[in-house]
Parts: sequence; C-alpha cells; structure tokens
Amino acid sequence: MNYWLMKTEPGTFSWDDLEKDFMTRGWSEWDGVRNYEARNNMCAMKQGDEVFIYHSSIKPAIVGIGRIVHEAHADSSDTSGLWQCVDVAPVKKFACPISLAVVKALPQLKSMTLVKRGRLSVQSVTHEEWKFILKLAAVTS
DNA sequence: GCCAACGTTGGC
DNA sequence: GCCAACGTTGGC
Repeated sequence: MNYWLMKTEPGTFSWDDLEKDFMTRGWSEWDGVRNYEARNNMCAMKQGDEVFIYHSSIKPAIVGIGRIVHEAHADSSDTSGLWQCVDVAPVKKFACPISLAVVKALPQLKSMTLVKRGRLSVQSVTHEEWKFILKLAAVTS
C-alpha cells in the first residue's frame, strides 16, 4: 500500500463534492490534472491506496483521507489522449483540518513534498509522514 | 492582488 | 539542446 496527497481548489472541487459524488456514483474522477509528474504519480497508484485530500488557496490544509477505487484511465475531460486520472472516494473527513502552517512548523513534516515542492498537485507521502499526520488528526479532533 | 516558484513553449 | 519569455499555481 502506498500513500499520496492530492490537491484541489475547494472553489472548483471540494471535500463536499467528493462526498456528493460518492453518494450518487460511488466515486469522483480526479480529472483535469495537466502536469506530467502529477499524472505519472496517478499512474503509479494502486486500487486501495490512500490519499490525503488537500485544499489549496484560502485556508490551505489537509482536510481528510480518500481511497483510490479505480486505477489510472483516460481523463474524460481530455481529447488529446495524453492525460490519465484515477477515481477517488472519501474515507474520512478530519474533524480538524491540518493546516499548511502546522505542517511547515512541525520538524517531523518539514521535508514533505507539500512543503518542498508546493506546486506539485499529486505527490507521494512516506509511511512515516502518513502515520504522523494520522496521529496528529486524532489528537486535534 | 501580489509575486515567487516553476513548468512549458518556442526561437535560435 | 539551450534559454528567454511566458503562463500558471498557490501562499501570503
């Protein structure tokens, strides 16, 4: 099992939209990613892998956990044939989102890709980082 | 709204 | 293949 982090702008697609999709269709297509490294990361995802869902822009924070329900397939919003995406379902919303400021402030998380490479929209998370953030979420909820 | 970081494009 | 110009992302 591998761990990941996916960003979304809540004004365009938020955690609530993820839950709405889940109620109606069972998953959300994570379409619209147009960055090669982000795409390659999605192509490396396996069914059952878990992802942090991150809201960018106003109040940047990790807001919850999702799960990969379908591995990479053609992005239905793309006609070039270049872009792939995965399908995601919500698993758990954090009672208290973990803000970017907190992630940056904690030495255990300061080498996260989220901190080092702020613009990469789909990134991997180490098992250590994953466990640490889960603990943090349990404490603050 | 500003601007730094950084990915992409295109001329040479 | 280099690199300047340009566009986009995303934190602040």
